[in-house]
Amino acid sequence: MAATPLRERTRHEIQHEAMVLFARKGYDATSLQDIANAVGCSKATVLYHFSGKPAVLAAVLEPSATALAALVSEAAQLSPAAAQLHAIKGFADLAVRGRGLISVLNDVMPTMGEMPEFDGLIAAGEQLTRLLAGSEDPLESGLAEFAINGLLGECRGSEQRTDDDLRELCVTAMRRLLSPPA
Amino acid sequence: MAATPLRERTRHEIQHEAMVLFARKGYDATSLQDIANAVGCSKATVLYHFSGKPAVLAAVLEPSATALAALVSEAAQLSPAAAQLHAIKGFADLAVRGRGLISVLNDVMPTMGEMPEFDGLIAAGEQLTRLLAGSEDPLESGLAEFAINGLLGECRGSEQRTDDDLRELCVTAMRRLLSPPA
DNA sequence: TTGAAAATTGGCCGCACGGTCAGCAAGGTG
DNA sequence: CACCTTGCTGACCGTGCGGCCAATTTTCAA
Repeated sequence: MAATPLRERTRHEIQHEAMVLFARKGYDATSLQDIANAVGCSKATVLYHFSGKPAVLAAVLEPSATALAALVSEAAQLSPAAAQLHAIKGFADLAVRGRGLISVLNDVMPTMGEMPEFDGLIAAGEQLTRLLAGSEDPLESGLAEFAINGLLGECRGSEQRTDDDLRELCVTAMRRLLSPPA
Repeated sequence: MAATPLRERTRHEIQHEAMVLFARKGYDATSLQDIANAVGCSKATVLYHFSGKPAVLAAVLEPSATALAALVSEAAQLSPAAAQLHAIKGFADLAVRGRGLISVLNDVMPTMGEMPEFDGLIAAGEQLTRLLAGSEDPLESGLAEFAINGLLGECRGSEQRTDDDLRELCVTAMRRLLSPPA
């Protein structure tokens, strides 16, 4: 092999170990030294490949952010009712698959507004809320936020549930919570 | 006046300012120096009145923990259906009234298991889940967890909603989510 | 008034963090 | 061979944290 340049190989290794650690302990509680130890390199090497700790986070979150953006972009081309259904299923699936990272979101949420790397993620989240609510009614919007929060919390908390069980639970809950659009 | 001993007066002042700061910035992001500045005393004074930062947190959380324990204790004497209703209304009210502190819970959640001061709070939370679920069915338990997570997240996030609106939203959401016990 | 107890404080400690930098080893290229 | 680029590292820096302590001020009852 060795088809992968050494450069990219190490970078991905750091990214992967950072993902595991962020998922297990959260963003704040994971130090650059922790990541370096997991990879088996020095802290300086981590900072050679990434401009700083937030850049590592951005790299870890990027696939999920892209997937979420794709999801809302797909749903935007459907009728309101179909869009809501697509959003429910797609978001539940996305959250369950990347469930370890959800505690990270929670850590970072308060300071996210000041990090421009995450503007896209925030915007996608707001659009998801609108798709789930199906209208501008404050009650429906509130229920949509409630659903998102419940789903994120549930994915964060339950480590022992299987992916399939968790996905089914989330879809059931969101179905109960959200009114079908007119 | 001066009926209050100086001792208790300062202690409560620290507790109050800590509550405000924890609510605004979270537990981790609030330093003992921040609290001291808000009170107008030195950091050493804070540590004279409390044995450490976790003790300040415990004092701040204590009223809510007591109220939650009282709530589940009341509900335990009711029929399953009435208990569920009581738990929904009481918990929504409790969460809305102390909503600022909910972000604190979130900060502390990962390390809560290691702090024995919060064993009672955790136990009360588990009993609340059981009351809301109304049965031992995994799906119902999951929905109850979902409801609690959604409620906590919603109270954390929406700063601009009025207390009454938020309470109504939470009750509506939990009603939709939870099946009435047989 | 006075002296013990309570309350408060500035200064210090050790620690862990994110981040910087000069330099080392390796490997391809003229 | 010399030379330069690439990947990497140990040592170091400044900062802010929680916590501790000796010394000082304040309180208040005898």
